Amino acid sequence: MAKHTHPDRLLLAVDCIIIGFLNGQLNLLVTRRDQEPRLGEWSLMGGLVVKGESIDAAAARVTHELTGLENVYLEQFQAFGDVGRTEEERTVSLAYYALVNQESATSQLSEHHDARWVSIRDVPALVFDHNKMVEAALVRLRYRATHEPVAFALLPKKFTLTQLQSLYEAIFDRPIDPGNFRRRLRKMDYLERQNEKDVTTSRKGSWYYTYNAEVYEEMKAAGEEFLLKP
Amino acid sequence: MAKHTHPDRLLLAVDCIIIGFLNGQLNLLVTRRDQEPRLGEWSLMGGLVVKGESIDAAAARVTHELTGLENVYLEQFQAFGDVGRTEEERTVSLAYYALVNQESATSQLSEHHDARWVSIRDVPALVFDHNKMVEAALVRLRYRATHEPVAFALLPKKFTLTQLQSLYEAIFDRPIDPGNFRRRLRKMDYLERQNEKDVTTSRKGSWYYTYNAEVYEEMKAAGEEFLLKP
DNA sequence: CCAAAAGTGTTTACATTACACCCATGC
DNA sequence: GCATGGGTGTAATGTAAACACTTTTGG
Repeated sequence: MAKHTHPDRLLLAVDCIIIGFLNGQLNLLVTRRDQEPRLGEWSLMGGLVVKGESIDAAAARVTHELTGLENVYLEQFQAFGDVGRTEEERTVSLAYYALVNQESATSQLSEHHDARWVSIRDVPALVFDHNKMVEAALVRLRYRATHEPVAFALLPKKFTLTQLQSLYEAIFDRPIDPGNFRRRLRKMDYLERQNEKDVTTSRKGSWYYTYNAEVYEEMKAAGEEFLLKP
Repeated sequence: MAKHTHPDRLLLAVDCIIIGFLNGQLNLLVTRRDQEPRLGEWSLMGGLVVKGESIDAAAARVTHELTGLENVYLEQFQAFGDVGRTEEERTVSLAYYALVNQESATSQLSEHHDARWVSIRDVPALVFDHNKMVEAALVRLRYRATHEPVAFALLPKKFTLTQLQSLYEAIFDRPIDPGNFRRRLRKMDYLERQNEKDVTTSRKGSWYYTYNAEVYEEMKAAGEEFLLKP
């Protein structure tokens, strides 16, 4: 691949679609651009891939810079490389989406950036092709959430099945039958019921559950599939 | 994204997993590298993204250079950007897979490259992380083929349902029941039976079909889903 | 008429849907 | 005791898998 005479070099960036979940809705973390062009406009959090840094590491760094969080769920889903996309310097951008626990992320929001959570259903105009990136991220998230248990990254460690249902309803943007939803969950041994109830939302209280990734890995290794259709 | 002081620049390439189908099996088009490092070793066809060229255009150009074909089905599916992946210069590569009609492609194979079709079940050791790319391409192809009618890109314009079944068996690497397969196809109005039979494979002869993309787009617009589970 | 591939039909098992119903408890 | 969200059960419908069956025609 490497031409040894005058190779064409360009800028390579990552942009992160950072997604949280609060009060029954999915939210997107956006910032104001801190440089030209488009200084001050709403934008995804991004950054250049620097020397000696893998692209996944760049995405983790960018997410960390804004949220303060480590070990965030990140998936690279598309490269955006149309010619005039960033207006000035030719930049190709690798888009990643991140699933974070919104409470933790909010409490650690870096004050160096002017950041804000917006509803995923009401994303403002973003710079460049960032709105397209958000759309593509949601498509990929919906696919991933049906085939793998990634949604738990958006919830606190302990959560109720009602919260989980509400999350899936937000991801797929449609109501889900509680009976059918729960029946499917009942088969998932990696959901572990705690001896503790959330009593803030109802008289009866609802059991807290935790997600056990090890158990899931075992089931996966045994060939069993995760599937939660919308 | 653009730092105006000393931005980090690196090489950006595309690598194409060019897939064909012949005699009941999927095949991969590989070439011998024509430059250092790893001169002469088996490799995917790749090339640098050049100035003023979109990444999709780069993939189309690279595919065209080797196969002579235009308007090839191409899907970008993953960026590979680990630090030492290309050994010398830091290169990030965008992987695309291409679905081509193997007969047409073979007849137009560029003589400037030392190219060869190999069975997808028996891919030789390729340079760098190219074997990983092939694996990832197959995963994506399998997903795409169940949800969208892309498989037709691998077949001639006219094909029999037996050929189509054989193609799906190759993609999913498992036998398919002819009865059930045909029943599902019967509902797909974008498969149009021609007044012509292929009489080379059986006494009875089997009808030729064509794929009508316009009809599919209409059905898609009407909210109907394509789904061909493996 | 028979072999061999093309193509059809039918039964069965299973999963999904829709919805009615019961449970627990603070007020 | 009743309103409220939590949680369960079940009959009906739809789909997919397995496989037996019919069709066609060159030799």
